[in-house]
Amino acid sequence: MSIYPVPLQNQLLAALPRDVQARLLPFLELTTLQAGQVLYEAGETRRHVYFPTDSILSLLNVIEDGSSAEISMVGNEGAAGITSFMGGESSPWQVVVQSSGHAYRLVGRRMKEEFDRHGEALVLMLRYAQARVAQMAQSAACYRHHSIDQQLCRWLLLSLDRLPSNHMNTTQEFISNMLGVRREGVTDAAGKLQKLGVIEYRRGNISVLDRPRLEKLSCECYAVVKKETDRLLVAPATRRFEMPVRHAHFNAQLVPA
Amino acid sequence: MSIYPVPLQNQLLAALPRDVQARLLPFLELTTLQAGQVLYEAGETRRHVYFPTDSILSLLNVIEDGSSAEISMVGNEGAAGITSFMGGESSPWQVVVQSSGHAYRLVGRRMKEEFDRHGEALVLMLRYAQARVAQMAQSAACYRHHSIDQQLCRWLLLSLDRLPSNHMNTTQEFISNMLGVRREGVTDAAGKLQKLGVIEYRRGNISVLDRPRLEKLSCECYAVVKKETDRLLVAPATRRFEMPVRHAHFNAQLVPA
DNA sequence: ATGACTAAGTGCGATAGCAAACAGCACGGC
DNA sequence: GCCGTGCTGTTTGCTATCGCACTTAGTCAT
Repeated sequence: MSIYPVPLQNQLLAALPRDVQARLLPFLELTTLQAGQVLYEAGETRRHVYFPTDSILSLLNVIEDGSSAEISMVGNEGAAGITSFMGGESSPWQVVVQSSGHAYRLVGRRMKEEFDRHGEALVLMLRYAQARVAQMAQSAACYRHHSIDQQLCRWLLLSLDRLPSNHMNTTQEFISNMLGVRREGVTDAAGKLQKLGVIEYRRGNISVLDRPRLEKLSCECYAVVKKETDRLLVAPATRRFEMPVRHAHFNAQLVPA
Repeated sequence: MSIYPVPLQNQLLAALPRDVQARLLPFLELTTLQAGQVLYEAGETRRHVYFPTDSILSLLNVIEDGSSAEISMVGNEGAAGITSFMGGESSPWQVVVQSSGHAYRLVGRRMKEEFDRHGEALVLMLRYAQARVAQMAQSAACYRHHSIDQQLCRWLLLSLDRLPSNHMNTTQEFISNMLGVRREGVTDAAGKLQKLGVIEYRRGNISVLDRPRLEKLSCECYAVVKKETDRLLVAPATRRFEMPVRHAHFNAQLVPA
């Protein structure tokens, strides 16, 4: 759709009506994000909303002893920092970059002005917020009841949905932090998947070879969340609008996060 | 405050401005809830909002094999069924009555009308929604990293905060369903607490004898969620309004849920 | 080429929680 | 008083995961 290679569309921005887009686009900044980068610490005031295009963000709950657990994943289907305009100003979790790439950034205040017009933007963001909550709720049950093997599959599928290819740049160590388990546990699980020919990995490079098989091996949690997200966001968007990508690029400034 | 013994106030209703209360009160129905009763199944359309007074509700994620995990607890500080007016119409979790008592019930449409006025009700409900999300996010990390012993303490504290006394009517079996563990695990943990003199229980009746000790034995999750909830709801409510309880009673009809 | 570093594989004892079964005990209805 | 039902205590394996230590193997900079 765009002749520019780097920034893919963000679906949330794309789903906004044209007039809303017109108001927001002049203030969108294109930012480059590096994997591992921390966008927000837990409790820190969210000053910006990040709309990933080809990057992926993770929301992490970090507990006192330093261990963590991913509670939601945000790619080009969503946004991070929505408390900057939904009230609350901060959230008790950390936001880190899981996969390098780009995101459009918007000062929370601008989005709040739009939110306070009580139009499509409010409705859309509320629905997105609920999709994310569904993901958190499912994560909780998943952490309680499912095996590392199943959870690794779920995590790979979630990532895959947010990436342009079947390849990702991620170490087992990183995944272990996301799932809140030991690195060895991920090594085990990944080894099994590789023996089955479902994935192939090598020093921080994972390729998914057999996605249907991955879906079968995953716990239900992936499908449950996907179904709910589609119900909330995809189905209502038959009336979706196109985002004028070219203009975004003319207006966007490239800034570090 | 009220001369009526049964229905305590719901803090969310109480925090609404007088004019909002005036509009809503004629439509509030007082309902009686029995422990174990299922208010909503996962995915079922939420037709009403429930504002507990002296009852407690649990939001449960039920997975395919039938096991479950509590993702949030709702007492007189909050409400269940908020998707009935925040968009989405349903949520992928079950709502069950954890502790018998009463709740004010309101047809979702009425609340949506209020929500769509974009006044205090919207701001308040958004902040409440975030407090609940914080609880879910913390539950996820808790399920991953903390022991049954710690989680039992957390759960008892959450319940205690929503009850008028230090006594609760709950079997270990029920708690095991909430925490998503086997009953025997709860028996173990509860036995330890009883030996320490922190609680006393007997056939479905639990009394908390030493709350400070319970807080020390609990994982951090209780305190983290409490702090965030207070930040979002208690602190901003210096400007809180009183709810005219008498009128509520005059107007409320007693209906089964 | 060499050495430093990071990613991944492996082995092993410890343990938390699971699965299934059974025994005892209390309350409430008869 | 008797008995059924529901709640709790306990036992015996069993498994997944942990925690730690150590090895192997790519990758990169010099």
